[in-house]
Amino acid sequence: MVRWEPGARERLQAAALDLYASKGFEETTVVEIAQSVDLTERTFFRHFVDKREVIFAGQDVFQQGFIDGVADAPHGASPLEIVTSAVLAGSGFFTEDRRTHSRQRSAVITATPELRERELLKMASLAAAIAGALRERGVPDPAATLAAESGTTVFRMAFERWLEPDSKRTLIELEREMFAELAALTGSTARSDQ
Amino acid sequence: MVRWEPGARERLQAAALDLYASKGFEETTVVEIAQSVDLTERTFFRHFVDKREVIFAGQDVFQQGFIDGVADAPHGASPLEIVTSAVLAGSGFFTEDRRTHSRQRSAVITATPELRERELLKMASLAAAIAGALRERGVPDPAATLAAESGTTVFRMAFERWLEPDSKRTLIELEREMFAELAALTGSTARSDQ
Amino acid sequence: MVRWEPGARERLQAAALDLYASKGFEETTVVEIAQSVDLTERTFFRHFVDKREVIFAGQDVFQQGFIDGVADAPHGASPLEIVTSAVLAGSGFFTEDRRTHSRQRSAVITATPELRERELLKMASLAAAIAGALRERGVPDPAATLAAESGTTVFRMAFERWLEPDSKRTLIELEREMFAELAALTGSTARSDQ
Amino acid sequence: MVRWEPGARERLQAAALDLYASKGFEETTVVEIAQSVDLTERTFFRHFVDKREVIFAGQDVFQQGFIDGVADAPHGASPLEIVTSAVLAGSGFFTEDRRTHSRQRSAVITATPELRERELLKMASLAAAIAGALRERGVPDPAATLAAESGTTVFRMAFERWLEPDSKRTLIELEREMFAELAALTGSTARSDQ
DNA sequence: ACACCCGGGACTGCCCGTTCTT
DNA sequence: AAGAACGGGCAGTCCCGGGTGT
Repeated sequence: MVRWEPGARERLQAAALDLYASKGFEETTVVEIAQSVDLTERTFFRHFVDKREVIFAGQDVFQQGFIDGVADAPHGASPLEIVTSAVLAGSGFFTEDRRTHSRQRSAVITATPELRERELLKMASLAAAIAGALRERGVPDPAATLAAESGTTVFRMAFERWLEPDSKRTLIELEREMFAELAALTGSTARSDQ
Repeated sequence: MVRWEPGARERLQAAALDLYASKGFEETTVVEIAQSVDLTERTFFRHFVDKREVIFAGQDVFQQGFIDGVADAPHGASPLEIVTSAVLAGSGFFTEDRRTHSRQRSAVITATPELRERELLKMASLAAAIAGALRERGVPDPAATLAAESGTTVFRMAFERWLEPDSKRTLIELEREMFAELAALTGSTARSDQ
Repeated sequence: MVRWEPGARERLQAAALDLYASKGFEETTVVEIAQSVDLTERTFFRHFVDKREVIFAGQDVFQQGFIDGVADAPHGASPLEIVTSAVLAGSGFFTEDRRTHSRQRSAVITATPELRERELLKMASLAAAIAGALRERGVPDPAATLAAESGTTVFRMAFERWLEPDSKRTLIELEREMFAELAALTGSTARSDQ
Repeated sequence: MVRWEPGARERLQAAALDLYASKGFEETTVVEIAQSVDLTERTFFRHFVDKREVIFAGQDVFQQGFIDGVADAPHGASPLEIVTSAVLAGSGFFTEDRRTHSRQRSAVITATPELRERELLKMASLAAAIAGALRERGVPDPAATLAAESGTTVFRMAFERWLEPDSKRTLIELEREMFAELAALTGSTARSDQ
């Protein structure tokens, strides 16, 4: 008794990712995506503000995990410690069974400048949100923003390694290593200043 | 005996910035920009690949300054020291007389998500180029990328402060302070680890 | 025990007029109008056939006054006299307390070509209805249409003057003057033909 | 050696009129019009601002004839005499060989409320232009607008009769008669006032 | 290096139909 | 009866690209 198949949004997302992966983002038209799941272009744009967002919709979930992680960090922790625990907490979202899907998504994004731009914007707004949460905890501003930016940088780099073909370690392990690298980076600077 | 006024490119850039600033980026059409300097839309696109690039064209100059700065850094310096000297070297481009123009440009970018995206992409490719130059100097990769990312983050934050209405200090001074903040950030972490 | 706020129609009309006046007709979307009174776009279109009609709905009342005025005119009157009495009779609708509201409405219409078109159509159909009523009274056709058109023209011009900022006279007074001007116009022609 | 057939604009106009006449205005899509002459929707909108204008494009020519007619009227003529000579002068445009085409055009307009609206707007702006030209000649304002409106009303009514299936007389003859009817209308009023 | 003409895809807004809910 | 939710269709605008002629 249904007039339309349910789950229009999800079907559009899956179809878009497949088409972007097989034909390329620019070579895929929105009409094609919609037609491939028996919907119209108009419906696509009612669900996604633009052709790019179909790839990023639903990210709010895990971004919120990062924000919550800031609030949940133990008292007395330094800014970078707070961010570290926030990143580790938020990364629980990326379990082993998501790795394949993340790889496909990431491959499409990497291959498409337009999608790279959008991803960078998402990351920037995530960093801004984390910095805001840090300020709420009393961390003053150059440090708050700097810590948040460093945290998202570490996340991005660890995430990239997590997706590498023969990567076996978990995302959280990779993040710990990357935070250690970050500490070494500035630590050595301090020493060489003497 | 010239058929057209010379400097089409520069006139288009100036007109675009003015219109973006006065009416907003989205409310400005390419046709308007072109007509305001007696050219056609087609000519606009011959000079700039898209409506956003008109704001970023000519940045290669100062980005190259950063890259060159990496090569010119003294032997034996740590990765972050190399990046620091590269950033300071490249920032010589932003002299006092550019501050007003940079402020207008930055205001337009900040107000427009589409331009923010493009700027983030430019920054990301700058970071990638710096990381590449570091690798050329023998710095291995997690460190190279991390140092490059940290350097561009510091640059962005210092640049932002340089543009603040009542800012009096030079960009280079602000960058030194920001690098010190970065050192403090990880330094305190190191201490709290003990 | 009401499930919805009553008067959806009236709330939509008031909201639409306000938004058209403040932001402009084209800059206002139907979704905005509906949301501003906590309704959906679909509900708007259930009440009004299109985005313009919200401004003209409810005009049937006073238009009927004109038609009735034709039937009520004294026997033996000339076509133009019938129309004159019809216009004067129908204009009783526009009492002093409606002037402010009419001014706002008129300002919006004047500023918007799309609404001007619709208003002209309403006027044309009013003229056609008056001409029809005249024919019912036995006035033959070139005269009937001509008289009806002249009558609505006089009405429009008098109405316009009635809305002028410093206008003090009543609509009916202005209409009498305008009919006199019309008589003078053709009267002088008749004389100059001799 | 031509890439496209020339006369895109004219082909679009002819195709639109044909389709509007055969299938109806609302049932015809712009895509159909464009495809029927091997062009794209985009090209249609480059030539005509909207789906209606394709029917009215090119009217400026004869509207200018009316305006010029006002300026060319003899000195010392009354406002209505000026308008009369302007209407007669401008109507020279509608020669016998245009009658068939005008009939088809008019049938389409009459059958379509949307086109009726647009036509009324064109007429209103013509009247406003004539009134403006009258004011330039020193005719004061209630009279100028009233005369202009009367003139366009006469034109419309005469034009309608000119298009009737078995109409034999010229447009100018019909206009003279209609002006006489107009004079009779107010003349009789004057008489009945005594 | 510019003008002009056309194509094509992204995206928005208006407006309509149907189904389910209150 | 009135409204919400979901989808469709078409008009219209803008960005961007190709081709040709001067």
